[in-house]
Amino acid sequence: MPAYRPSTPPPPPPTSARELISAHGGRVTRTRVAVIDVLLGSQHPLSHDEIAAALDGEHIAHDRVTLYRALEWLVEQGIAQRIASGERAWRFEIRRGGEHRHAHFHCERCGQILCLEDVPTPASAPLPPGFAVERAELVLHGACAACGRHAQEGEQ
Amino acid sequence: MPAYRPSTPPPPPPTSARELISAHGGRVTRTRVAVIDVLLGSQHPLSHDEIAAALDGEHIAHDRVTLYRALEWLVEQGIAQRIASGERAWRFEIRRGGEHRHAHFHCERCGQILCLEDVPTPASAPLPPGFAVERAELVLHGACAACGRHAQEGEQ
DNA sequence: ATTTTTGATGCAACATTGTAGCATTAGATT
DNA sequence: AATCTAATGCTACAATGTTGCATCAAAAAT
Repeated sequence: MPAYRPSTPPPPPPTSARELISAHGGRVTRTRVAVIDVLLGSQHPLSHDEIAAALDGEHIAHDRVTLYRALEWLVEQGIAQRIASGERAWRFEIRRGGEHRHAHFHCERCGQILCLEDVPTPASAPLPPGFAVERAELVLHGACAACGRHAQEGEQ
Repeated sequence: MPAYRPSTPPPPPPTSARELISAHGGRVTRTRVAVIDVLLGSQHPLSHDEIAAALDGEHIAHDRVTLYRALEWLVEQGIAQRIASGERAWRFEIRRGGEHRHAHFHCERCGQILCLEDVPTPASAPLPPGFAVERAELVLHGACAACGRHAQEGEQ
């Protein structure tokens, strides 16, 4: 029985996460949307663990394996990229602005990873014949400003 | 009772592995010597697993944990260095020729890692104030000559 | 609006890679 | 030869992923 409806409420505008997912032919699921939102909201690459913690913080239920698979899918689709930071776990970040690839800084004191937006990864290099480069990873290791300061103070 | 000894046999000339180890104040042990020899004999960085296989091949008994610790010690001493290749496991290579740092190529088809002796890692980069770089890692990912060839053949 | 299809999930079990603790061994020194 | 202690070689454990498979639900078809 169709009751009076005072003008259909406009559907919620599709979030960019939803768009991203269906544009790649994937199903829009809770975990995928949440993971993309978390990555979009971060200024530096996040590990599986950190992403899981972020989802917990927002009370978004999720399975460990499903999260791994969501990340795997994002990387396959080119939506996100994996970074082999200094630690054992992969880190993930959304690929912003097409082909812009930047370097990363890994602080060996606190473990933090930072995007160096101003430092491009070399696009080409002299290679043996027949070799084809698809992407490059450049990671600088050292001490970040905060950790460098602590060290100095400790030495005094 | 000092029996007649027909001239003391000359001690075996110290191998460079033995020299390297004692020069760093470490004890010369079977596993350390063997690991250094394996690394010296390889043209590309090796994983823990590959090193273990090499030792097995030469029937040199070794413990998994001891091997990890030997590698850890070599890195601490600056004799070897760790490389975060594309895969999950670390790879190790002897540091040849002081501070010469080169890039590496990771073939995403066959997993092989190759030293790019002609491609230096950038020694410096514009960083936020207070940041100090200690080392840089540059890894190019793509397809090596052999794998690229296979792909072409498969496409025909 | 239902039904159907199948991509994605969620769970348990397993695999890989690396660490920690500790009694024992053996390399170097006295 | 006796001593000292760095390293070893175990076992157990931790961290990080992966596989298999029954079930669910997002999207498509009816």
